[in-house]
Amino acid sequence: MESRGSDGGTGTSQSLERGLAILSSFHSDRPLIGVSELSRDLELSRSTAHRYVATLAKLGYLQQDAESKRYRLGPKVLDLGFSALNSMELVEISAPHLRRLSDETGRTVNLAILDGIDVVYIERYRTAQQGQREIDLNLHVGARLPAYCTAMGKAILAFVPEEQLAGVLPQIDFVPRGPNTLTSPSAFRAELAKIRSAGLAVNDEELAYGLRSIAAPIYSHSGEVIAALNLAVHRTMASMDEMVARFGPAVIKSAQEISQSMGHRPATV
Amino acid sequence: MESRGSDGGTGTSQSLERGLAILSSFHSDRPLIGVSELSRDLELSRSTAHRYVATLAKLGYLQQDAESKRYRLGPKVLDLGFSALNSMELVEISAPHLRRLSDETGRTVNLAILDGIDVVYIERYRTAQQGQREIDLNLHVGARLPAYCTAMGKAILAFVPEEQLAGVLPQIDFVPRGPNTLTSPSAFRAELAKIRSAGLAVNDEELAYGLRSIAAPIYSHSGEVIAALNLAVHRTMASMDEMVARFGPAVIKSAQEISQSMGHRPATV
DNA sequence: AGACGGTGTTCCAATTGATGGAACGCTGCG
DNA sequence: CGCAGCGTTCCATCAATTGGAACACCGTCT
Repeated sequence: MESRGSDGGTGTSQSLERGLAILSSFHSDRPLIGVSELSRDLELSRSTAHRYVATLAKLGYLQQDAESKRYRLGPKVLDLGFSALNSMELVEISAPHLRRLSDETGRTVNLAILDGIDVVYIERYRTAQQGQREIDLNLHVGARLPAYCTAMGKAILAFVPEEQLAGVLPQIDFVPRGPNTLTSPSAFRAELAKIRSAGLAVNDEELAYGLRSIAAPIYSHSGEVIAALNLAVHRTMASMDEMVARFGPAVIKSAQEISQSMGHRPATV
Repeated sequence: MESRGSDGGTGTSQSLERGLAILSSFHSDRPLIGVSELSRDLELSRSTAHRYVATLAKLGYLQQDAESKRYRLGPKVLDLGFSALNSMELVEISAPHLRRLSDETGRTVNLAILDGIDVVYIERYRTAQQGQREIDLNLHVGARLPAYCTAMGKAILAFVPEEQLAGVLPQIDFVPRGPNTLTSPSAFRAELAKIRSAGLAVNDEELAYGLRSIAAPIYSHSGEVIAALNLAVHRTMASMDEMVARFGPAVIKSAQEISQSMGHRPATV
């Protein structure tokens, strides 16, 4: 193969990279995969693929299905995910605030961080209110959504340093996903400016039909945006203006309280 | 080092194993680890440890902390965990049943699978009832507990094939964890027999003081036990007998309904 | 039946990718 | 200032990975 440093970073482990590629091949819509299948997908020999799979299985990250002989993810991978969640002091600190906001408003509230061009949900309080339509896009903790068409994503990107934003923007593929999705970088930048002056981001059916939400940024002790908090409703429940008026102040207040609990000094900014 | 097959299985990848060992080193109580620290823990050279860490960071499984230069788990590891959860049809199928049971009884209910000698929580419906004491042992989805001192663990082990049980039992370390923990293999086997005839497992402060729960097994389409469902309360809420009387039938019924939804034929057994 | 194409798995010599000592730049401490 | 620790990079050495071949097994198609 290549001599050394075939891709970008020098000094990385090919074996580890390949093994993790195998793990990542398993999705909810593709839960069972065989060795040969993996070897084709990742362009490895069957024996090599098998060695990785055997290693992963030995360590509990994969399990072999008795009948089909194929493999699935093992319970061990859950450990990793929840170690990550539990490591985030943000989750612990924000939990009571989220809960209170959800109780007071009777709406579903979420907390998400930015990872590249996606937002990743890290906390969620649902209220199965009567008459509240279920617009669940499979939005559990751990779910990913493109940042550009979510209120939380925009709330974070609006307050990110210009240099970081410049790195992220070109990667975004502005695909229409809802009736009002922003589909150009320029429109998106204008939107971010609006959010900066309002201190609140809105999502008016930009991700999916019927889905509205508002979100506010959360800051770390060092003053960087690290997350966002949102409150979501179905379009039949409120117009965008009503939402901002009714829930905007509470969302901003909760976000600020969490920021303060993280050690953020609002005066400094 | 060793020539080949240093531990147990021949044909496994040392690099992948070491890389995953690094990932597993990160816990909630040890979220930030440096390269040198890892190299000492895992007995690797600093350069080797660094190569693995660099690989994991490049792929998003680790992130470097800007100030301390040390590393933490990245959001990417969440993907794995939730792929695993979403792959389990059991989770989807049981969700409505769990929710209903929780609503009807006003108690917290859980679903867990067996992994070695542990149970792993894969679903949970809490009810923050008034007056309900918080005995949270950090019991979220993904949490692990030793099977021998939980109702769900015992409910599963009671219906596992004898050969599998014989493999698992010797690994169990019967440490007292609550007032009534079973502390000998013989007492444990007797308990399993009781559970088999009752169809219901109880945990009467065997895991922790004040914690009571009852659990029933869930079967797959092929008739194997694959999980258990429990309902937990604090000791001040009900005696063990009251719990069994009040909630036992509902727990058993819900477990049976889930089994049936999984394709289990009760008549066959 | 029989041949076939598919699977997961094992083995082994060839060699490629991992290894770790040495060295660099940095930070914080005494 | 020196020192000790850190994360990082480099490179010749060498061991761990590699992949072809072969095995056993399973359905399917002829």
